[in-house]
Amino acid sequence: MRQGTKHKIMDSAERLFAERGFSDTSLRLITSHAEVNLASVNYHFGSKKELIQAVLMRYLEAFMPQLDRAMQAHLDSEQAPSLDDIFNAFVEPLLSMNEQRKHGTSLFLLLLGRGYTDSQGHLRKFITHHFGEVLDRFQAAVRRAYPQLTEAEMFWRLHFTLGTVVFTMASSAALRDIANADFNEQVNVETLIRKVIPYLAAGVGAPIQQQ
Amino acid sequence: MRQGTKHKIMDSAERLFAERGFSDTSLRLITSHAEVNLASVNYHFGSKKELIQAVLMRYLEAFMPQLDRAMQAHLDSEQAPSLDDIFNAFVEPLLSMNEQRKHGTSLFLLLLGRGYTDSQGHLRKFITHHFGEVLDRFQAAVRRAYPQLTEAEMFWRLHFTLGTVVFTMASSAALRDIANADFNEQVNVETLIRKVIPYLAAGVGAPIQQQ
DNA sequence: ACAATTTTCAAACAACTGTTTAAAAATTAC
DNA sequence: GTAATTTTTAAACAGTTGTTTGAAAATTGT
Repeated sequence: MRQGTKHKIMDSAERLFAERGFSDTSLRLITSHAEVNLASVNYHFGSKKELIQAVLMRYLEAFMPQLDRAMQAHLDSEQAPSLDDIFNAFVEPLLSMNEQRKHGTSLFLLLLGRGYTDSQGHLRKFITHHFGEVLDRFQAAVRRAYPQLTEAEMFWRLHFTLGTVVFTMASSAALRDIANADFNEQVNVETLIRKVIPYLAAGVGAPIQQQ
Repeated sequence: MRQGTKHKIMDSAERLFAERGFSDTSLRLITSHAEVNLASVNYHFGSKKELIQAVLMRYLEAFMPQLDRAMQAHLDSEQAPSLDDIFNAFVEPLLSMNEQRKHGTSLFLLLLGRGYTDSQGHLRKFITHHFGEVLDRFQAAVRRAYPQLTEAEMFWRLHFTLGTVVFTMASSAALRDIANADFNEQVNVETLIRKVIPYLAAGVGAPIQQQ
């Protein structure tokens, strides 16, 4: 076999999950795209749910260590980082997803978005359980850049940020078409990521309101 | 009957759609919650798709005119509005959804989020088709507050904004539980909306990058 | 080469989906 | 009060879903 059945399933699944969401993607659709037998999903992964986790895990295991190294660097540096620095540290790990798989960056962010909106809160627990220390380090880096921000306020602003990224990517294909048609602007994933970073940094860095 | 079948269906449907998404909410689930016969959905609405549109439309028809008036005021005012002014203009129309229905604000934003992520781009067309002029006026108000922002850049930043709001609301129940547990912070929809506005205004108002 | 193991395959499973039907019931109009 | 209309109901429809089965095929170890 040119490529293992297991990998063929995951490759087809991730593309279809990203396009149509988890519950709108049937195993029959996945297996026909992958040109494998229907039963092989249950044989190799056990269930559809475990296939979804496997697809997400493959990306997270590649992404998280890279992000962690970047956050460590910002924690260890002499000078406190700016929020722009911190969010820019996401760019390289995200773009590196394109190396291991074509359109990897989009697919990864798309899947993240799907995971957060399709199943209510499951993904959050999944990620914090497996990569809690990485997220802690990210949070610590943000605290170093903006110490006046209270813990609670940071919690909310970082979730706003997650929402911005996840939603933008979930609808990025459609939005890019519109941008192309209306402004004759060719936008690829990288330029989109670079567009969103100043927005995020400014949002997280917004002055603190008293209420 | 105390309440018409049509309304009972819509009330149950909107709650379930918001909780579980459109395709994970079956007509049998809706009709059993509403305590009406299964076939009444097709009798009153024609199809599931038309039920979804009806549920969304009920909110949009109440929300959009209010938003439009607020935007008109910002366009007609002597002084150019700030971005904070503009985004604060959303607060009252959003909160007024709570008057016409319990948890109306959350449900409305939840449904908006579902509509954008579940079906790819359908909702966008639906809204721009029915409420295009309102969105145009919103865009004009933003332009008045930040004239240096190019048309294309504004397009992206407003979609970042939509993403922030929509995603935050989609996971707001879970997040509010966490905030309550971790920071002993009681967050209702109104305080959450007031928290997100400085973030959005700062994001949209971020300095322009040259690339 | 043969035996043991792993993987593939077509078929069937039971449960669920949105929708349609035609008769019963309730409501409205006169 | 009775006829016409609207609404509700239970049942069935045809199609899809994830999963399981047991035999066939392919691969591996010796």
